[in-house]
Amino acid sequence: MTPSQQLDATFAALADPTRRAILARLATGDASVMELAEPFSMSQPAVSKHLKVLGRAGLVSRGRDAQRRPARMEAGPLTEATDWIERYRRIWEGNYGRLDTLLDVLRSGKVEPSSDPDTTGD
Amino acid sequence: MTPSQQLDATFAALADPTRRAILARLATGDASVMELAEPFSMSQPAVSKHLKVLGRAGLVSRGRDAQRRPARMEAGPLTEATDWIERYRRIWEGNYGRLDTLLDVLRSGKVEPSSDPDTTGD
DNA sequence: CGGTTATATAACCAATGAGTTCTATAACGC
DNA sequence: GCGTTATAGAACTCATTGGTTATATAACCG
Repeated sequence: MTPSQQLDATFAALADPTRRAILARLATGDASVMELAEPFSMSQPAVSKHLKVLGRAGLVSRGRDAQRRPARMEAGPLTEATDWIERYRRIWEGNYGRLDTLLDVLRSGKVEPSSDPDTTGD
Repeated sequence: MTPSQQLDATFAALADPTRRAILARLATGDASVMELAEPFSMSQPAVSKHLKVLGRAGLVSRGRDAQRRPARMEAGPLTEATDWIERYRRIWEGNYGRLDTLLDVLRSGKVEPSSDPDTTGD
């Protein structure tokens, strides 16, 4: 799986509120399918499906305890996800730095501010 | 929009590689639809649709420059997304701490390790 | 063995998503 | 006003998703 596909799977997995709730629960410790299905008013197969999605994203692994197959959270892909986000957030912040220096230039009177260049925010 | 729905929209927006590429491009500065459509071999309406998705997630705003409506990145939702991820990653790390102390207890001979409680990892 | 419990799989359905082409709207340049 | 350029929207297709119920598998319990 390419890094891009890994991010596809991770972000897609996190895009569903049920799956985020499952992860939040698993962050506190392993849990079986039945334990996960109970708090959500949702069928057992639905939870199994969500676990499969999380599994494909590498966010949970499954163990074995008698009939149970407890799910365990795996945080690796989360790190890759925050890395991606933070990377571009930093570049974006860098742009604001440049905008600040532009404003410095304007304030120093080197150019005529013909019109409000951009306070949009829209 | 509830916080959960905001995360839904943000993660869903980030789950598509084209949209991530668009964001990566916008992190370096505003760009028009045509400028964005060129590097991807993709129709103009497709890019407009992606921008709408990113817009609904609050990740881009649109300006006005003659006929152009340049897209600008907005980083706010990204912060909320990393906040969510890091929150549960930390809790998960906390669990490893607890597992370490459990192992300490076992090593100190306070309990009988009846069976390997859980080294799965699967 | 037979019944119960935990999980997975299959088949189905309604809704959504990502792309297309074609068309409408608007702001420009002359 | 007229042609061009930039964008948005409509209508369509096809694949995927999130849920359901019903069924199969498998490990336990007695």
